[in-house]
Amino acid sequence: MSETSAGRKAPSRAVTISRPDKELWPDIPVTKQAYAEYLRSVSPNMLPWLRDRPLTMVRAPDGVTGERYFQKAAPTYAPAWVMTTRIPAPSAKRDVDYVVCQNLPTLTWLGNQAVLEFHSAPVRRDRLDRPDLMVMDIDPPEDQFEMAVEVAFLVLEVLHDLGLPSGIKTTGGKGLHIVAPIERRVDQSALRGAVASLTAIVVGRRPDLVTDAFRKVRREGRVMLDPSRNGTGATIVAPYSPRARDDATVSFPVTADELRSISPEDFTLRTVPVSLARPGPKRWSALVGERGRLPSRLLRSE
DNA sequence: GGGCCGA
DNA sequence: TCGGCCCAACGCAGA
DNA sequence: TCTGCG
Ligand SMILES: [Mn+2]
Ligand SMILES: [Mn+2]
Repeated sequence: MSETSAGRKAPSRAVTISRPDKELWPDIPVTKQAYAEYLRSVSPNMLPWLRDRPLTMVRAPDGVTGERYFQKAAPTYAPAWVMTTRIPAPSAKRDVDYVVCQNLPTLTWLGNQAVLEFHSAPVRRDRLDRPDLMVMDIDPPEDQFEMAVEVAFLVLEVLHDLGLPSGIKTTGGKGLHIVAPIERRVDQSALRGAVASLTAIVVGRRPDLVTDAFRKVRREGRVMLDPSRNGTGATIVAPYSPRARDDATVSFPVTADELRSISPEDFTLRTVPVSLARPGPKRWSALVGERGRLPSRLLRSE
């Protein structure tokens, strides 16, 4: 029996997978047991992007063909060793105790809870009003991944000019995320302003291809650069998170060089562990330790 | 998925 | 003891 | 305040 240095009993973090043969992604198929193994295999790469961040979950206890729902509050029956952090939710007039996934036992426990999607906040729990990630969310019109790729190159060019390090990942859907870790120097409204300026620069270069139009009708077949994934209340699907879709796609880090030769469907619960095991790109392992500083030029402009 | 409640 | 019921989100911008 | 959107 393990003990803390204070001599009290440490709680056991053993997780039993209930109904291990139940199929969560029947088309592949992926059982609950196989899902737990997936999570374990990606955990060294995935956990750093979940750690200290309030987590929003998409659960589907009967698998992707069954009912699915968002869940923000930790279940009341969660074990004591699952970390939570309390955040007021003004619109719901209550406080929400978010799960904060700090370690593999928690990740496995969430997998057993049929959490099929992990959406983490671009802020860490000790400074909720100071985002540490800037997110460029690239949303192409229906089934137009190639357009998202073209916009990604434009965004990367602007980020490069600003001296900001960043990583690219598929979302598991048709879009892309470009994430730039930043020093926690500015509050969320200043960050939103910076994202708006950055978006305006990209739209200015290719107004035929990119828009920041919020209403779908106004997008007129263009790619939307969606600034709303920034700030305290925002969430972004985590790298290595699966999607609750029939084809079991995964949000997967890719390099700029790979962009023109890949398809989001290439990266699934089946292929990603194999990909990671092979020598190759670091898949955001190195990005964890990098941080850029938003240039004042971007913060001043409207 | 799992707590809860009534039969 | 067991089957069924019930619950499980929110922030934000624009109109 | 309500709706669209993610
Ligand atoms: Mn998106
Ligand atoms: Mn059920």
